[in-house]
Amino acid sequence: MANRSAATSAALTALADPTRRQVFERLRKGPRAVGDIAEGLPVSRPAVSQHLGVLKAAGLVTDEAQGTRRLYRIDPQGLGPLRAWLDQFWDEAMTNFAAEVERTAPKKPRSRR
Amino acid sequence: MANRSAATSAALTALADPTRRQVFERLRKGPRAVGDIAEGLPVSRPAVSQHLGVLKAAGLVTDEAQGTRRLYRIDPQGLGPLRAWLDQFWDEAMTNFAAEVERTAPKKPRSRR
DNA sequence: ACTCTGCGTCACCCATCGCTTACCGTAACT
DNA sequence: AGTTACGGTAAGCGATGGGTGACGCAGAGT
Repeated sequence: MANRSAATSAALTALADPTRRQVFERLRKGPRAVGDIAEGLPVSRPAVSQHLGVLKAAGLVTDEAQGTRRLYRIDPQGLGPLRAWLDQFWDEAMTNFAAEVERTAPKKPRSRR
Repeated sequence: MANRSAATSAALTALADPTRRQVFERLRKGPRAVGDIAEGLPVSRPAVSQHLGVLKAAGLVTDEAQGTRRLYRIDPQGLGPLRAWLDQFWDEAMTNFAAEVERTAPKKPRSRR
């Protein structure tokens, strides 16, 4: 992953797919194997494997070989760039919005709603 | 937008597309008209219009008719659900990760790094 | 050595999506 | 009234991407 915006883009596209988000959310409580994750999902195991590949490429999960099984776990740092991008966006949008409200409706400097 | 998860899903899919993110980022500094946004982008104006429609459906932007022009601005609350989802995820993943590190390597109770 | 289990990978199919070119409606100006 | 500027919408096309089933490989147990 070269720069931060690339990581953000990868994370967004990875989390955009619904089934991929389901796969990702199944790792919240801890590491799980591929077959474990696929069980109960409406898609086949190869599909889950591919989704995990995308998540791994996006830096959102890491894998660890454990015998014939393969444990996937969430990489806590993976969401970092996305969070940073979102926060920056949030702040800038908020301040600009407040500034513009102040500009277009300068009647009451301290209007509560 | 019915529930919070639907809003999160819509926001994610909306922001996943690169050109749509470009459109979105062009609104950071304030409201702009459609033609304004399209100028300089590698896509045509109708494409931008469609992207704005998706962003609007996702609750990320609002529009306001201004004569023959139409001003689009970022809805500051639009990113709320996505932020909430991300933060919740971040926290849970962090705690679980720390707990598991503690469990798999219980040698040093207070390992830095 | 044989077998079984667990995953990754390949090839292919089908649906979705982003983009373009037309077209149409509306608001402002002369 | 006509004209111009601006933008939403429809139709169609090409590309992308998620899904499946088939195959192959490595590890563990017998």
